[in-house]
Amino acid sequence: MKTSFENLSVELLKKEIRPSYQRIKVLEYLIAKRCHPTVDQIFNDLVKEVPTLSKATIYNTLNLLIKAKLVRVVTIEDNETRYDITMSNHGHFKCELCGTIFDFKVNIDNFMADKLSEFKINERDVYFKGICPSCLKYKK
Amino acid sequence: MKTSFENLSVELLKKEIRPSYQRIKVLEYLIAKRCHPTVDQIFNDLVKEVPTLSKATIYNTLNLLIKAKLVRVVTIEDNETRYDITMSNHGHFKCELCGTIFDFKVNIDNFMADKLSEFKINERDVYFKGICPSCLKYKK
DNA sequence: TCAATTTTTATAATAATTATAAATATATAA
DNA sequence: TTATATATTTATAATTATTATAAAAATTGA
Ligand SMILES: [Mn+2]
Ligand SMILES: [Mn+2]
Ligand SMILES: [Zn+2]
Ligand SMILES: [Zn+2]
Repeated sequence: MKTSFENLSVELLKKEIRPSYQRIKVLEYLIAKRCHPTVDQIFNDLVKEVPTLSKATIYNTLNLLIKAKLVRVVTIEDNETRYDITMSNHGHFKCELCGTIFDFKVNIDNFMADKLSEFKINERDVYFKGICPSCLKYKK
Repeated sequence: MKTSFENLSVELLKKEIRPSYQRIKVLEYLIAKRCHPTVDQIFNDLVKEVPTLSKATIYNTLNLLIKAKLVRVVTIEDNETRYDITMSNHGHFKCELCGTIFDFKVNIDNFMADKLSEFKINERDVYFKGICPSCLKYKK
């Protein structure tokens, strides 16, 4: 997905979502910062640029983008919901020390369990937790 | 893990957790009902037997059991935290129609991503969503 | 321009979880 | 056993995340 305002507008219109200023701002943010931000992070950063912004708008926009399958939810932790603009299949690793969330490639089709042959699978999430390389180094 | 009161007590004592009546009740519940219950389900069912029970005790007990690695959290949905007594490696499938959560075997080591070779992995969660066989049948 | 519709904002309501302190239960030592 | 200390549970308050509601602002189309 291209970052320009024009392109983002087109993407939204394709999904029959009106490209309001706030919606574009949220999309731009998710594309620029690929750190899987929380609602609070998105809001606190964007409100600097858009002082009238409301947190309800962030929630509304994200829920809209999720329904349109432009954004996915990352529930790697039970106490914080995070959002990800990347919809391609990939796993998430959260470092228990620094909190960073890393993307990693994962061939989910390869480990499709036999038991699930009769299930219709719509969504696949792989969440790992542990210590990231730089935190491992630091600990020594 | 055996279901008897004696055996559960021993399990808790191994982890240096005092086997109080309430803690045993929660453990028994999780073993009997392997449906990945929410705090509310656990509380509402147990309060029938233990009328003085407090919801805070359910939270306290679960957090204790999680820290002791006797129970794991299932965050397959961002709006409801569920709990699972089975600690062996397995994936979870949630049916989007009936809400049932199914366990399935998954060989997580097989699909270990290359990128993660430098990461220390402590926890692995695999969450799938879709439609379960009986709901698929019903839809036709 | 003007009315209809959509979106945003501000605020209230709801729900999940944690914190606090008093009450209860359990363990230990005299 | 009884007294005392410690741990656990309970009731309640506080906090936080999210959704609901309605008014204000922006956008659309005639
Ligand atoms: Mn990601
Ligand atoms: Mn399970
Ligand atoms: Zn780290
Ligand atoms: Zn089903």
